[in-house]
Amino acid sequence: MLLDDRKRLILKAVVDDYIATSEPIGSKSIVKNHDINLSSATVRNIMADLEKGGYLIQPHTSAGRVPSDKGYRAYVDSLMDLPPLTEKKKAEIESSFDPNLIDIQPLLKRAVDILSETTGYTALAVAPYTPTTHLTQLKILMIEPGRALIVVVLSGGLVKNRLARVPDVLTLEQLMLIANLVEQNVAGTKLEDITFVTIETSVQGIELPESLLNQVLYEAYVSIKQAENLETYVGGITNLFRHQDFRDVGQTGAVANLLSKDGGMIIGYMNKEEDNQASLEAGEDLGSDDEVTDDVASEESASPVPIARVYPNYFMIRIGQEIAIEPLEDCSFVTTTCETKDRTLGHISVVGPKRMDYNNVISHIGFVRRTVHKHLAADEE
Amino acid sequence: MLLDDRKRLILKAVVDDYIATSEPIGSKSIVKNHDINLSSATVRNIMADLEKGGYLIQPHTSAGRVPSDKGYRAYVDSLMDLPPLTEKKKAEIESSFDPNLIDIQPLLKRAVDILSETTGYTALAVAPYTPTTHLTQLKILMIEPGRALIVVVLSGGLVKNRLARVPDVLTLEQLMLIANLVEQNVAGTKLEDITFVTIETSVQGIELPESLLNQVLYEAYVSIKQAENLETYVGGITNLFRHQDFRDVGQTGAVANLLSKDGGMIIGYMNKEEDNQASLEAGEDLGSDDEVTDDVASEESASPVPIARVYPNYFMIRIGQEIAIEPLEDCSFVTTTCETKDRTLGHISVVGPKRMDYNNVISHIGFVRRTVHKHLAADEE
DNA sequence: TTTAGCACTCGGAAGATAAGAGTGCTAATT
DNA sequence: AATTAGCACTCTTATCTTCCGAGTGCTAAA
Repeated sequence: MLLDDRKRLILKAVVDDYIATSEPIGSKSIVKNHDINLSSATVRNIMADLEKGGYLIQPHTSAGRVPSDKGYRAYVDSLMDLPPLTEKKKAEIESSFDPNLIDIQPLLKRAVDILSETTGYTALAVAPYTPTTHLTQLKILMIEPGRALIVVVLSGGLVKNRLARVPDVLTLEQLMLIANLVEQNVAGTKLEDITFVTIETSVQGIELPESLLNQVLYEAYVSIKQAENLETYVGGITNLFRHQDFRDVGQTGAVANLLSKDGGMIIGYMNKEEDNQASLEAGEDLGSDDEVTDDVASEESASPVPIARVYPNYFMIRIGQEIAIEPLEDCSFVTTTCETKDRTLGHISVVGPKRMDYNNVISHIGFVRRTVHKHLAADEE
Repeated sequence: MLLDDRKRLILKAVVDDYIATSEPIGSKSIVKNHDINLSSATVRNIMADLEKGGYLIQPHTSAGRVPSDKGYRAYVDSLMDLPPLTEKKKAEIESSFDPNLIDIQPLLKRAVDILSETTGYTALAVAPYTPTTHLTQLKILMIEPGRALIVVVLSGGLVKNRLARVPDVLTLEQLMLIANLVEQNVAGTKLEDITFVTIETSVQGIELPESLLNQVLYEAYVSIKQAENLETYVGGITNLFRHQDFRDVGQTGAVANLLSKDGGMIIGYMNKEEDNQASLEAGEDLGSDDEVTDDVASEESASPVPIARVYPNYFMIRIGQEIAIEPLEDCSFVTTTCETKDRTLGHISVVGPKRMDYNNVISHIGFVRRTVHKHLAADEE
């Protein structure tokens, strides 16, 4: 079923109003609030059609209508307004990033805090572990006798460090020597291919008692292995509880736990899937222009209701069932990807109820992405 | 008003039952559930007395009673059972700490996760910034040309690091030279006394263009200043919403925000105040025996209801109004301090409704404290 | 094709009623 | 003098009814 202009108009009105009020929308309230040149009876007919088409759902016979997942899909794909962020808002976001910040991890952390605060939803970010990630550096610093900081630098500039116990008798020079040898041997090796044996063989011939040496090597090994664990950042998790859609505290608590614990994995997984499906729901890639919102908003002036909107492929929206994780079927994800030319650095998502303010979320997340990119690339200008 | 044995018994029963059921407790239900050799009428009289004494509150005329802050205070100070954790539980907690973990920061992070999970409340931790904190080391590692990791080591072994932009043309050797000079000059200086000028004067006479040098020095300065920001860890914030006492989602959201944002500060503040007041509510220090629970539990066998319990001074309980922060007046804090002989390393708190299961919380937090200490001190054994 | 009109549906708010748990007081009991 | 049984009274909460109104689908007229 293709939607003609009138149906699109009505569908847009329903979704807009439902997002605003969270009450089922009836035909009368639509003609009242949208100065549409039709009678409520006509609107009623159109709405009945939209329901047959699967875009709307009637919670019970004598109630108004509510968008279905398909309805939301159509809305985000082609119906909604997408006004750019005001300059004031942009400045606000920009100014809440410390200009000295260039590390992807704190940047993502900041991003989720800002997004959750400005959108009022929950934000997640994760620096994805890619199978090609390899080690580039392994350094040791002595903090105090017996304690050393082991620094693992991964391809892509990801830095992880860990405080470890080392034998008291070893000097910084000895530790650095060991680290150097190990680094020379394993640098360039994919993380998952590094074993304790790999590390052990790096230091053959060194003049140290085996037990001491092994202690250090083991700590190095643990540090490297631990670098595989990608950190997930969550912001505004309690915002989940603010929305009427999540009245059931128990259910919402389950969602909160799921997101806190596995949020990173979920986003990572969704994005991997996305690669396979090649932007299934978004159609063709638009090219990599950096400004979603301004871009797409311009299309809108052509027609009262835009015909089709194509998001750049670093952008993804998943609605309800599309997420394919049962406890999240009342949620939507808006996800974007931070990347350099050849490497994915992180995914940022905003999670909210299906009736979230997509509008606002998309503009914000798009701009936050831009800002993060600016920080990452500042020295390349 | 001094409480005789019978009053104490009844008060204990009321608090126990109220904690268990969260319903106001009536005289009948007490005689039913506690095989007390009294009639409900007698109990009623006693309860009326307790109410006059300010230990109990009647929500409305024809309802049972609920403990007041004073009632809870008496309960935690002398009435409640304090059975030690089962060995199984202990083992469980111990095993959920990575044995290789020796860094206070990840340890605190782990601690709040475990505590929030096992108690079902919210946990907070903070590594307190003490005015005597000084810098002991400043190191630089080159991550890639133009990017360096600046490591700041503070007294007490706290390690902070930060990725910074540095001029591409500088070599690792040059950077390390700068760091060494700065370190030599500012090591031992209290953090708050370090200024940019202090740093600048450290490197006089070095053979480098001023603009390059200043860039590096500035980044070092920022890194040092940033080390002052003590990180706060929060676990199980959504548990707040699970308790009937926090029905009002708006109110609870406000509490959640407050804790997430300022939780560390609040705990830090409470503990500072505590020092001044010298354990006001807990009386004299018991000495620093490490096991609260077993310790205090043993007293109990003497009398059906213990007379007075004294917590060691690394232990603090704040109930309702005692917290003196308005939005938190329906909460209680149970806080403990991790410390070495001469230094406070962190505070850990569990926050819940006033009718939290103090029992369980105290045993858990006490044991978690012990476990953290064990990890911190493992090499001193 | 659109719209006015109408009978019908159903959820939710408002009010009424009943049940139950609790209280305080008094008088009897120990 | 302390304890307890008994009783009248209070007040919340759950349940049931009633009723309003927004919304619907259908039919017939414009």
